[in-house]
Amino acid sequence: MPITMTRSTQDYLKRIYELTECGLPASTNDLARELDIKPASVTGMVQKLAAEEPALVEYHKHQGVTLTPTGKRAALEVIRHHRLLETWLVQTLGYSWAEVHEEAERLEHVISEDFERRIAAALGNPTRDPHGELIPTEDLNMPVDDTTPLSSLRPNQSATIQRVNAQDPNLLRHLDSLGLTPGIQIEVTEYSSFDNNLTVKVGQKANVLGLNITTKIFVEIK
Amino acid sequence: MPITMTRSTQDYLKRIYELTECGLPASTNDLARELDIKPASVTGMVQKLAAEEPALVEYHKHQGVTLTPTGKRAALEVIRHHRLLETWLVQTLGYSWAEVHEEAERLEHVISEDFERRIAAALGNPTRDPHGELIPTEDLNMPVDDTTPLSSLRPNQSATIQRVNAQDPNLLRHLDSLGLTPGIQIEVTEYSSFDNNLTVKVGQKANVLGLNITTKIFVEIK
DNA sequence: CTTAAAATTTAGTCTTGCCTAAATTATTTT
DNA sequence: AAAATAATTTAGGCAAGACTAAATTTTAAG
Repeated sequence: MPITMTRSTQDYLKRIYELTECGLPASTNDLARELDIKPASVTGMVQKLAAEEPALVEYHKHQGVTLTPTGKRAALEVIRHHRLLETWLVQTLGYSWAEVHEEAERLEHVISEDFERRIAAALGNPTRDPHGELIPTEDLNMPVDDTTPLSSLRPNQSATIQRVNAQDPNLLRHLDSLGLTPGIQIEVTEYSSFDNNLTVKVGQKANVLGLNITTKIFVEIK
Repeated sequence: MPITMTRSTQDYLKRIYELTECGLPASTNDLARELDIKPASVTGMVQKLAAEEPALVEYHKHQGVTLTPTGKRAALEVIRHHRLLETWLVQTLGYSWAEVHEEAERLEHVISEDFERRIAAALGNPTRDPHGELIPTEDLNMPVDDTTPLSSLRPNQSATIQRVNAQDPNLLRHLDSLGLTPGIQIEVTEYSSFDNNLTVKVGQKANVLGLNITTKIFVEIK
């Protein structure tokens, strides 16, 4: 039997990929929350994905779900589509990084491999999308990311922003207005151990950032 | 109740638009053939479209189906998407007019109005797609087409190719190789009343074209 | 005008992928 | 370790949109 690769399947695999990046299986509930689908439905779908031939996920009752090599490849394919599309919408149609996610979310499921190759080539085979997220390679490997969460820096450390792991348009617009975008140099000047706030200097301006922000910004320490 | 605008709905409306351009209702069978769906299924779907509030089509048993103003608007929206996408794939990603149809067929259902506006603007609000087909305006009106089918020309008439009404990649590649593309000047030198073949001069070369081709090429007579 | 053929519709099924409610299993608390 | 809570699964349903087979209507041919 051939593998059925519907929009729904692709969404499940993509979310499972993201949730299992930490090395642990994805729980039904977490997956349900990410997909905005009721947990009962997720159980059913996950069982189906596990029953595919070849299986797309490995699933054990009450123990969460992980991707099989086949499932992982399918997930990376979708993620590659998504990130190339985001890059390309920003570069060629003037989208901002805040607007781009939703559009890519729909396009990622319908573009051909030909289309993928064409935009990759037109963009010069980029390795990161507008948020700094790594783009899986054409042969579907995810490059290793050696960045550090901003939240782990301490006063007197300088770094370059590499990646901002967020899609919420409001947050992204906020970060834009603070100048906190990939490529930018920053320096940590203060740290509060009570609330884990960091004071971060961007150019001339200093901003006090909470954990909610500093755990989503990933940097390369200089 | 809000109108449900699924991929399937959009495909039905688009095909009905095309089939009713001649002024006659679209028959169940013709629609089934165009959509590659069994006639029995088409009947069911058409009944549903007619039952929508507001109705998308007008349907009378055994008498075919036509679009309501609402349905027509929805159809033109999809057609505008399709033709803008084709134009844009050709202009910015180097697709040939033969390759472009299939890709646009999938993308047309998922792009946002924002995306539509952006590519329209980037292309300079084109009025025709790569095949010369007219693009519905932003306010969803179809410009009137005053072209003539090549099949109706006779010897000694000269014309400019405006539009080629075909999607079959093989046919399009063939026409490409003969130089029969929009914008090109031609002259009819011979006509056979037996098989309706026309001999058409393109540049230096003369080609004998059958009805199958000459009814799909539309020209402006000089 | 009657019959044969073609087109269309009806009736009943299936698959996908979601939902709710209820049951079950795990995890925490006390 | 029992009870309470949280997470998960099972069971049963539903809507969309397709299909097949059978019935019906229309059209075309003799």
